[in-house]
Order: sequence, then structure tokens, then C-alpha cells
Amino acid sequence: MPRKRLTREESREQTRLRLLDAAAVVIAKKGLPATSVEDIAEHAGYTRGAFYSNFKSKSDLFIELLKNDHQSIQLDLQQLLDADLSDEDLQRQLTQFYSQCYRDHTSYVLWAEARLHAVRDAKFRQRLNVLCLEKRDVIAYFITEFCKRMKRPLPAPAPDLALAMMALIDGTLYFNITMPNEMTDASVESALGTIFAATFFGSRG
Amino acid sequence: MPRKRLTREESREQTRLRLLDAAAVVIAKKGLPATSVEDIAEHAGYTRGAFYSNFKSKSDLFIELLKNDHQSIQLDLQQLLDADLSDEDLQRQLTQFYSQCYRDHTSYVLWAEARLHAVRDAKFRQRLNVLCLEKRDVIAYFITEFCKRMKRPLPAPAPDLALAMMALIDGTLYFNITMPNEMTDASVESALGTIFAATFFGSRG
DNA sequence: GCATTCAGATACAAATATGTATTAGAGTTC
DNA sequence: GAACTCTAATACATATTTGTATCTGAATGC
Repeated sequence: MPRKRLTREESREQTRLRLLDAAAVVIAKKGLPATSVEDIAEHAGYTRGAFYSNFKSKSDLFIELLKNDHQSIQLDLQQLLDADLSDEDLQRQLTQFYSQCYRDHTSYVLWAEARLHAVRDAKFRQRLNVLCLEKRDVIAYFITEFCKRMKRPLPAPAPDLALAMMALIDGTLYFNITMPNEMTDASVESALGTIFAATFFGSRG
Repeated sequence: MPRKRLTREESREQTRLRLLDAAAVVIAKKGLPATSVEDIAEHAGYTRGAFYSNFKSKSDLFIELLKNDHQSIQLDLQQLLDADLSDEDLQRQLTQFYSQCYRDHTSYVLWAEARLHAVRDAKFRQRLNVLCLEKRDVIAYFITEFCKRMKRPLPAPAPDLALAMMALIDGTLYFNITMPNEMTDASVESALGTIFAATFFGSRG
């Protein structure tokens, strides 16, 4: 198998990506603080030299990792909300979206790590909040439009509701991950569905 | 100032408690994995010798810490729910309870650490789930009774709703902690109040 | 008050982390 | 293809952490 000869830039980019991928796996597995730079480099098939030549620090790499994940989530979500679906389809799609988006738990754990890290590191917190608020805004806009379409008043300020929904979904998925027998997939759907419907329809739909 | 002469048992118990208190502070500040046994001992005014003579491991101490916190929360909550308050008072008290219970952030952070640790450590997860489910049961029972009193059907299985509410509250408080300007105390009250009311009253109360 | 016992300090050995400084080797330029 | 340049490996010096093994001094019991 003839291995393609890479240009310097290509090669560097490949290294970067491999380091990022490796970091996601290792950090999800061991946790951000317990993950050494060497762990990441080694798992990617390099040495620490490669790491320090591509990133300033572990924190630096981590925020980039989150940004990438965030962007792909935002894209998926935006796409879903923009598609002109019937209410029924939309609800089904949204439910599916949220039960899939953390399917392998990696992404969930990374964001949980991030939240915890943010509590302690003000600079990191600011950068993370930017991402969270972007997500909030997409959801808030959707909530607003949805209520408009349903000809119902907003039951509370949309941005507040959006953050609350993010909280609700994330926390519920946590229970789904750590006690799948107590919070089954069906329970997630039922609980979230009930609360969504009650909040935005005013009664069970 | 005549310092009381302590018996061996008293002295040992004091050491234990001091280590636990110190651990809460340091772990909340630096995070569980980043906190060394030495950090804890030193902050309590001892050396590692004292630590290892009182606890098997950091994980061991940590679960004890959580148990203590859990017990005091359970007690407060139980007391609140058992008191025969008017619906209005109860709602006010509950709101206050939840905005106070993480007042200094320490407790919140410890539970966040615990959740993350639980994702990775199966043994720890089991022990933590016991605590979570105890809390869930108290809340589920309350939800059931409340709906009965209101003569309303349960909108979904009470245990599922209880976990969802725990998720909602915790996550919302997280935003309140990390972006207090975006999720103000007033926002917390408004968002939680709206969702509670919608879910359990079927309309805004 | 002397011998005993136990809480906690001290000493030690092994492992792991970090960041930088230097080096080797492959890509680039002409 | 020779000089150059950058990526990533290697070497190094320093700092932490861990658990255990041993020691000391203060409570206990006779």
C-alpha cells in the first residue's frame, strides 16, 4: 500500500487532529486532570515533543476540542430546527437528537469535565460560556418561534427557559448513563416529553 | 486559655472530622483528582500519617464526605416536606431551599465531582447511586402526595419525574453559579417556577 | 509511675509529571 | 542536490505523589 507523501502542512495538520482525537478518548476515560500530556501524545502515537509543538497547554487543546464538538452540535441542531417539519416530526426528531447526541458518552463526559473545570478557571469559564450561550441562543430563538407559531405566550423569558432546558436534558442524560436501569431510555423520553409539553403546550400533547 | 485534655477517642474523632472538613474545602477548590492526600492532611493541620491512619484512601474519605452532606440535605428536605405548610408557603420554602442549598458552591462542586467520578469508577458509582436514589425517593413520594392532594393525575411516573427535577435544579444552579449575569437568581426562580407549575399544575400558578 | 498502646510524624523508595533545551530527519527552496 | 527549515524525538533537570515502614510521644491501665 503506497503511503501518500504528505506536505509539511498536511503532516502537521494530521498530527494536530490525531492529538485532538486521542485527547478526546483519553480525557473522557481518565478525566482532564488525571490525563497527562504524555498520555495524550502516546495514545496518538507521538511523544510529548509533538504535543508541545502543536499546543500551548492541555487547557489550550481542551478548549479547541470542545469548540469542535460544539460546532458540530450547533450545526446538527440548527439544521434540525431550520428544516420545515411538522410539529409531530419535529418532536420526534428532537427526542431522537437528544438521545443520540451523547450516544457513546464521550461527548457527555467531555462537557461535564468542562463544566467542572470552568468552575475553577475563570479564563476557561469565559471561553466555555461563549459556547454555552451560543447554544442557548439557538434554543431560545427556537422556543420563541415555536410559541409564536402555537400562538401561545412565552411562559417565561426564552433565554432562561433555554438554559433550563439544557440543564434538564443534560442532567437527565447523566442519570440515563449512570443508572440506565432506573432512568431508562423510555423514562428519558417520557419525563422530557411530559415536561416539554407541559411547559410549552400548557398541557400534555 | 486552658485547653481541654482529650481522650484518645475524642482526639481521633476530632482528627477525622478536621480531615473531612479540610477535604471538602480543598477538593471543592482544586478538584478530586488534583487534590493530593497531602493537601488534605496539610490543610487540616496534620501530615499524611494522620490521613492514612484514619482512612483507607482518598476515595474512601470522599464517599464519607458525600454521605454526611447527603444526610443533612435529606434531613432538611424531609423536614420541609413533612411540615404541614400551605401550598403557597411550601412553594416559597422549596424555592428558598434550592437557592440556598448550594449557597457557597462548595456542596455543588463536591456533587459535580462525584458525578464525574462515578462515570468512571463502577464501585463508587454504585455507592453514589444509593444516595441519589434515596433523594429521588423522597422527592418522588412528595410529588405523588402533592398530585394526590391537588387531585391531579401524575403526568408521568413519579420516580422519573423526580430524577428529571433533580437534573433540572442542579443544572440550573450550575448556570447560576458560572454565569450569574445570564442566569440570575430571579431567572432561576422564574424558570424553575414556570416549569414546576406547568408540569404539576398543568398551567401557570 | 511504669509498661503498654496507639495516633500521628518522619523517613524512604518508586513512580510519574512538567517544561525546556537540544538533536535528528524529513520536507522545502533554489 | 546542497543549504535551509521546521516537525517531532530525545535528553534532562525538577517537582510531586504514593504507600509503607519506622519512630516518637502522649493517653491508658495496672
